Amino acid sequence: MNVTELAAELGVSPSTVSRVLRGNAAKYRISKATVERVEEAAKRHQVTPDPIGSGLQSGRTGMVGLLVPDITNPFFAGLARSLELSFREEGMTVQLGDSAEDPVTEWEVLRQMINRRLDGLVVAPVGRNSPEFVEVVNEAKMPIIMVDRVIPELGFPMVGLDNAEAGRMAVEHLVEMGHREIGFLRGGNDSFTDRERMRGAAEAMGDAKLQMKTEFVSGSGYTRAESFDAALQLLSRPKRPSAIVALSGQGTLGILEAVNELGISIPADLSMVAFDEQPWSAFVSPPLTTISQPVEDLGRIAKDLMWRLINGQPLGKMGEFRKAELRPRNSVRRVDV
Amino acid sequence: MNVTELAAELGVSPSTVSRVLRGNAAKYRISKATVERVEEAAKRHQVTPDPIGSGLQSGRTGMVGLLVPDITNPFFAGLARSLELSFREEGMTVQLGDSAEDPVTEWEVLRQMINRRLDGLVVAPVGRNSPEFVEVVNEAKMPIIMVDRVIPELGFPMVGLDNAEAGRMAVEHLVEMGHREIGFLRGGNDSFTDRERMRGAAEAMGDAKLQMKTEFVSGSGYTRAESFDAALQLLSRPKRPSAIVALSGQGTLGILEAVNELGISIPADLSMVAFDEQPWSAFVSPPLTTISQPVEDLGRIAKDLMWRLINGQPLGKMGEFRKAELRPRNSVRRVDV
DNA sequence: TTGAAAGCGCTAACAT
DNA sequence: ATGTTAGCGCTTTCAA
Repeated sequence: MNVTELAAELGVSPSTVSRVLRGNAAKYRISKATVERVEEAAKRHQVTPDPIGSGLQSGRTGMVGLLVPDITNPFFAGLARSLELSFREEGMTVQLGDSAEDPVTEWEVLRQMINRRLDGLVVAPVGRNSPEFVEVVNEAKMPIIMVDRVIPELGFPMVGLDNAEAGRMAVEHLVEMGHREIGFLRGGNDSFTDRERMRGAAEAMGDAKLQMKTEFVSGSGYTRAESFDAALQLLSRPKRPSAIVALSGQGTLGILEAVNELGISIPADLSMVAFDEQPWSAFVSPPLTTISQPVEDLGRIAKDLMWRLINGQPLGKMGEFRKAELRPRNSVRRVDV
Repeated sequence: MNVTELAAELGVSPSTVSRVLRGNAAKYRISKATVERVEEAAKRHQVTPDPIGSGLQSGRTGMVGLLVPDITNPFFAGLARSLELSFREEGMTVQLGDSAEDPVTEWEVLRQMINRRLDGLVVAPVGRNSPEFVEVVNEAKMPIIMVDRVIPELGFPMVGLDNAEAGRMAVEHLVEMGHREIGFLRGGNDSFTDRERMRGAAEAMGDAKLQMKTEFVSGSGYTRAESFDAALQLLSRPKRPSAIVALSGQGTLGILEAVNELGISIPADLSMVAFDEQPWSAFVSPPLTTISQPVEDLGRIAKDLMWRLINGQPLGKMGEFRKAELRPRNSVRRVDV
């Protein structure tokens, strides 16, 4: 049964039913008696306004798109969970898109989402700022916000980590523990996020009067395969750093795999700080010192921003960048200076 | 620009444009010239039929719902990725719902999905067959299939693992390695999936003339906290099994955590077979012997089933259960018999 | 081979 | 306080 049929049964107009069911009864001064009758009947017949019809009329679909580069990465899965819950509390629904770290897929998924007339798009891009990406997002008539792998040049509202600070944190911890030869396994090195982490790291190196050696920096992509190759390359040089920072979640896995392959022992031969706390971080050998992101907060903040955008409310700031947290465990060995 | 506007620009009727864009040109014998004109203009203006308008007319939304108990679990994330990709290839879109292992949330999400008039629902339930759950899914007018935590009594088409076989596999491996005192950490023990794994395990125990001791069986929920408590309880008894099977992904984490806490060493003090291969399985200490699920296949199969259901094609079988695969690594120690 | 017309279900502007 | 009307964008008879 739909709104029109319910109206017929009650002998009122569909508009009246719509107004009651939409919670606009007060605004239209619908009589208490009518409101009650409608509500009772709606509940009895389980009638809610059809979102399709409603969407056609109102231009609102009640859905937002969430595009992530890799739902298989626990960080993005956590983000998805937090967003889905937050939007559900507002009666909205989340469409999932996974670009598998592939820019071309990313454009396609974005196009599809734009065609669907979603109310807004929360996008964690692959991170590369290509002309095609710009073209696609500029086509969108709906609000867009960027999370995690933000691309600031595009001018969209952003939610993410204070990545420079996080990179700095990792290095400062290693320096405190006596390390002077520090290597870095980057994620996608054309992403702003990765560059910021490196920038913060470089600053901290400078502050400690340490130099960042190019032969100790490797990695150019966010995938597992790329990370593994880069780690292998970096760690199989004759001269290795005494510590390494994995700047991405897959990078962490890549290092662990390479270390396995090369027979390097952590932390005896190599210390390590790993980006992204994960459920298993404490159980690898040895328990990993990690940089943890407040992923639930990020989801909630993203939802708040999007909510405002959709409802035409002022945004205040154009972005919010939260602090990371260092979780010291046993993958960093104290070293004599 | 929409279909109507495009039609106006070309001086043809919206019907004609619709027929061409829907691929029904041949069926309606639209002239080649017209087809070309329409296609060219549609491409130039990037016009595709609005799914909302189209949905209202056709009753198809082009969206399926995916409900998982925990998107944060790599198995379900993998399933989501596989499904999203498979459906996208058909031009369909996936709505994500996460029940966080909570039955009440599950009903709510299902209700919301049903109201949205999605074309179909792929549901990985929490696993408990409650009257409320039955009521909710029976309300649904759209096709439903169950994946992973299937509930066979409900009669929906199913996709999952051959869980009994998988349970048997785990035990047989341990028996081969000389273990006779085998413990089990169950997931939600009211789920069919968990019961099947236990059934297969029990059969294999019987075949080996071993008895399954109730004090070596623990666990009654799929969450991390429940798993940890159960593992702690099982492993802190004065007399421990020589090997344990973790029947769920969170169970694996629970055991690792408990083992950490209790200072038990794997595999010296305790051997372990873990359900669900995960990206990090090879990197914990020691590398874990796992039971791996063909998660991509499961996604593809689920999509195929759903596709048939949506298009009214015959199903053949009502369910498909794939074989698991044992990945032997170092968490099982050979023991003298 | 194409067009006109009706209607999917809803809501907002405009009555009253 | 409520009803009438029109129209969101599309597809599908029915008609030509």
